[in-house]
Amino acid sequence: MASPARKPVVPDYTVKAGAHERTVKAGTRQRALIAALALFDAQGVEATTIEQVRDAAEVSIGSLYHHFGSREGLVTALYEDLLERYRIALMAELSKHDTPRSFLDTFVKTHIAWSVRHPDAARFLAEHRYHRAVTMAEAKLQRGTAEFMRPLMLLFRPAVEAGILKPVAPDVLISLVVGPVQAWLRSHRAGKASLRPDLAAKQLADTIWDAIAVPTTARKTRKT
Amino acid sequence: MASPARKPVVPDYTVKAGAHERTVKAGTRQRALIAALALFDAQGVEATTIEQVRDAAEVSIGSLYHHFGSREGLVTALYEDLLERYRIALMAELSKHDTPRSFLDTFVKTHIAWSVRHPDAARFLAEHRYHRAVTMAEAKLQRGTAEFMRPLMLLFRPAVEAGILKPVAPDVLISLVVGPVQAWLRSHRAGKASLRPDLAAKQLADTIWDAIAVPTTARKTRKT
DNA sequence: TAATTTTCTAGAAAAATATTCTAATCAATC
DNA sequence: GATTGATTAGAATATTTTTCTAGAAAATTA
Repeated sequence: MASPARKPVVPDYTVKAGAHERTVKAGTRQRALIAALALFDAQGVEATTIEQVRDAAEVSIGSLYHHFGSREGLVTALYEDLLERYRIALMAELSKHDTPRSFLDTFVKTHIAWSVRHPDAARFLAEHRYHRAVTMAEAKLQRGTAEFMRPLMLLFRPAVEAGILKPVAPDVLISLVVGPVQAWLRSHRAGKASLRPDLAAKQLADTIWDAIAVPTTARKTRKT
Repeated sequence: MASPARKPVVPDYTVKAGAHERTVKAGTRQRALIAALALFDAQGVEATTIEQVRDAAEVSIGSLYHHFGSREGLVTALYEDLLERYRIALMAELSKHDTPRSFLDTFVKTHIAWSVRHPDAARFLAEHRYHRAVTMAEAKLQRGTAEFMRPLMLLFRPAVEAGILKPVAPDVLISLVVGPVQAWLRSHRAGKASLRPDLAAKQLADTIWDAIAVPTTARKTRKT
């Protein structure tokens, strides 16, 4: 029934260069995902039918069901595909930094920049972060937010012990970092943001730092 | 087609007192909404059919369509109904406070407490905050997050001018307040929260305050 | 209260949509 | 170049949503 092995590793994405629109022919699965994202972004997930995906992707119904098992399977597959792209983009940047502060700056900046550059993907991911099927799939895969947060926690925990970050619960710490960024992006998507993304990223990173860091004036050395 | 006037004002909700389960008979519309919420919470929105709602609510298909116009109409109506309840509960608490700090504390505490007390409603609202139909309905009604944030901004703007709060963009300010709370609730729903809700509320309010407030050590009087 | 109008309820019929199934094609391996 | 497994195709089937017509209840008017 469900697709058996098929690694979630993302194959070569179709990129069109500027005006030439040189859409490299991709495999059935990839074509379906691309078409689905476009449709979902334009009219919402609930409103798009399998037939619309078939027409847009020029793929038969049979192939669609062969690859994704069901309508919901398509949605979940797209979510995982996009999440993986996002994760790779984020990790590539994060790996360059190793202090809590630069880590935070980079996280906020990269997250926002990526979301602005890929509005359709970012919107889809945001809309579906809360979805049942996705949540369950994440739970099974041990992925999702938790996965992204692991390196963050790895870096933050020692900082907490060193007295650089406040001794708040890990989930509170993560919420303070991730929450504002997601909330701002939502307002940005809704057209209610007053700031350019890069400026907002700056303000967010600065203020979030004040939320999580022990003020330098009050900082004492601990343990030794 | 669509329901014409029918005020979104919420009629008397069915409450069952303790073990006696005295479910007061409510109107068709209300029965449908209650049944829908239970089904949505148990199996997700996409997975529940109109027929299931009909059976659970003991209401005919015709009535369902008469009241809500469509399947999506039911979802939207439920969203608006629950949002209104939440809004009323929140405003009742917020109206008692008039300094930025106590306002923040109350907002965080009330939001979390209400979400914990009404897990099904809170989860539904969270899942659908990002939904297309709901977003559009909100835009039309000028409601949603913006509505809640108005009193908050009304209080915060002067505080920014007085130098008590940092001079950050309004949307950033709101994101800093709302984002962490929503993010924490999500982790709580997923069973990943390590803290009791009331303690988390305390930590969140304290840290969010540090994010948005000008530190007392650096506070200068402005404008006279 | 009786007549009249409007709103609401009912469920069968129709339309739209998702899923299954069987056969045909393609690609790789022996 | 046969055999095997994976993929594609789309007609047939099953499920689900929506419409439609008629009757019941409630509200309104006389």
